[in-house]
Amino acid sequence: MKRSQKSADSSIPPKIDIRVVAARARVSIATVSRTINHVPSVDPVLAARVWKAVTDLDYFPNTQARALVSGKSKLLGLIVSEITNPFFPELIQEFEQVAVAHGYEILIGSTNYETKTMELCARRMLERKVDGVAIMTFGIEDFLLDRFAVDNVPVVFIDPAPTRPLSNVLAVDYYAGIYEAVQHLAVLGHRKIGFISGPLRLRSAESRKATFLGCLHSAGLKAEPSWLIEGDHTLDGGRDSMQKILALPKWPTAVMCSNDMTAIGVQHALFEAKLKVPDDFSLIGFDDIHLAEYTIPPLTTIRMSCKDLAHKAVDNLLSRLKPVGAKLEVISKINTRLVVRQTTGLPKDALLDLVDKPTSRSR
Amino acid sequence: MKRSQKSADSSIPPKIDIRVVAARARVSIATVSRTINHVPSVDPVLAARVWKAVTDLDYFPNTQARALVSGKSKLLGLIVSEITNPFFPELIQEFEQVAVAHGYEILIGSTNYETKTMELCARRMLERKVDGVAIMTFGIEDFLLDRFAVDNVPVVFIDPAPTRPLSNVLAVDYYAGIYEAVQHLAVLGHRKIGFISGPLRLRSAESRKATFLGCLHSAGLKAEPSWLIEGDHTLDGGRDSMQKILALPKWPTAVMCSNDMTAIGVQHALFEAKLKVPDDFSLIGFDDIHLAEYTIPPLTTIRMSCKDLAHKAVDNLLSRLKPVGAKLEVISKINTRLVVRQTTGLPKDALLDLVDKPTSRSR
DNA sequence: GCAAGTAGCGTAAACGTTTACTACAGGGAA
DNA sequence: TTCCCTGTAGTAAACGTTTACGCTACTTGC
Repeated sequence: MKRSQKSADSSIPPKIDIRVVAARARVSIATVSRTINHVPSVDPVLAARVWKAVTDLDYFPNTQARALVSGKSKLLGLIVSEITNPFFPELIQEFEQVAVAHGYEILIGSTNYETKTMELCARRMLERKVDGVAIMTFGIEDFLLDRFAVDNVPVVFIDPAPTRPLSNVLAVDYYAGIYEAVQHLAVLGHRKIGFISGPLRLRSAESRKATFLGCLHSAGLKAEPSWLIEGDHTLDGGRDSMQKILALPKWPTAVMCSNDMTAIGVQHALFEAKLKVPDDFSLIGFDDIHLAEYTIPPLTTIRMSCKDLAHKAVDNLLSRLKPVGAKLEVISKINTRLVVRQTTGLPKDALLDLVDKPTSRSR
Repeated sequence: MKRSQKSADSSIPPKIDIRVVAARARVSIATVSRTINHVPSVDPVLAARVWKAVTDLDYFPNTQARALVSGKSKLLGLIVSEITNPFFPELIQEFEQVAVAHGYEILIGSTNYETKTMELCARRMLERKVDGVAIMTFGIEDFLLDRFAVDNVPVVFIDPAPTRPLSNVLAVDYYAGIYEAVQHLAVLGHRKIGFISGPLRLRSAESRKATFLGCLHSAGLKAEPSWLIEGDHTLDGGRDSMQKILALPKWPTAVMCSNDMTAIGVQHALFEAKLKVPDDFSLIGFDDIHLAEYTIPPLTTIRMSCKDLAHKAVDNLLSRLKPVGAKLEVISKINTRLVVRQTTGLPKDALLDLVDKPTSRSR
């Protein structure tokens, strides 16, 4: 009954499935399937008839049915920390582009740094049967890895964590960029440098901080513990962290941040405190989001190419999904480098000492 | 053969489908299906057994199979202009939250203002058989609407376009906010106000501009055509547009922008030209993205609640998907209102005239 | 005490593909 | 000529659900 009413009622569009195409091309549904999947053993004559029918009818295969029988959903999961942080949309955009170009759709999950949300994301991805997952949260909990491993889902992530059977890691060369930045500051004459990190339970935040500390040491400088603040990679966190530093009796002359959003928050705190950048304070961010060029003054920051990151992540995932056992698991490092703009300058030690003295005297 | 090797090989996880659950709960698969779908006619005793089996086995239904037979994919499409513009991630976040809470997953498409990409997005959504689509591009091409209408997919969008059978529109009350902004500027003493619009082929960009012009008129001010620049809603576009204005022999004393990204671009152009905001120039944005609070100085802007937008969009879509013919098509307006921060001040007419005269004399 | 209604479970038929297997035709070698 | 092999096409069985339909057994009204 349902199928018989072809186009009697004009409001109900005639559903065109593989059978309709087969009928019109005067072949079996198997041949249609083989043709559209580019199986080589199809007679070019029949193939041509099939393609004509396909375009005539504007047919496209039902994704769900395909996924059901083949077991492949053609879906890639992408888990980010916070979609609200401009770095991630830039990443998503690249990721999506590459994925779509390869016929994959992407499912986005934003964890907001919460374990519970993370758990939920993983669950959703598993339920939708993603073919692979990129965890770009800069700090993955191990249980997530296990979760995906159980279902044999390939995973890529960025982290200095040990590689597991089914998970590959994209290594970021934090050292290069951070070393450059510390040297830049040292050359300008800065001796007192603070650091606002991301949430330290995230491995990559911890790693960036450790790298900073190492670079400080290489430059012959000592770290002052009270200038090492734990932020949360957000605008608000950056502002609050800087306010904490400003409440201290002794100030650093420069601050480095674990990401650009933090740095923008810091700029704001400085603005509110009527301190000029870079005259009174030098500032360096991390990520080099597009916006960094547009802050006032433009932000000196360490560039990590999200384009690179996205491409390498998708490539890695896709290469592992290929039927042929492509063993090219060559994971190259993601580079970082300093981009000098206008938030770094000579240290204002003299002025700071002046400000500093009455403060310390008053306690 | 496939099914028989239950747990002989430890590396292959035993697939648990509805049959396994049924067996363990000692009921038929129909009862399992009915239980997990909360069909009321199932005996509480059996239901309890089923739920126990479900949790014991950590079972969850196969989404594809479900979608295939029921025809509902539990997928909502969300098409945005540009994921890179912070307004949209904020929107996406809200949208996702609501959707997930209702058991829906979302598919994101970013058009980048290109018709071709738009077409591709629509295609992707159709192929994945989304149950509904929210087009939040602030400027939809009619063909998109038709595309979805053919497949009976409900659509919501923001636009002053005529409503179609299956598409609902979310009306934004541009007037309220823009009127407030123009009045604010007028009260401060500004008589010469420029406007940087979005791409004018987008209906909402056109609409914002028209509303601005109307409000100018209400305030008894005249528009100067050369101060009406067509931008593109991006940082770069905002900067370029402002540079065009600064190249003019006569300057306005204030500029309003069609979105916040444009305004941030303008701020940058002003910074480069060594002009101070708001001393030399007043500036108003539109959207009130979170970042607006963090620009230097903080941006006066017109707030449009993306939370509202997202919630109303999802609600609208979902209400139309409910089996019961919920006819509550009451679409309330999205409000806008001015948020005064620090980019607006008294006009510097005197100074501008000073700058202006030598320029005009030199030609 | 019996007919009729009903609550609730199970069987089986979809949903639209992919793909293993079968079948058939044609060509080359013995 | 016969046999076998190869190259293609078609048939049918999955994939994991939902749901229409039928059946049983119990309740209820007379």
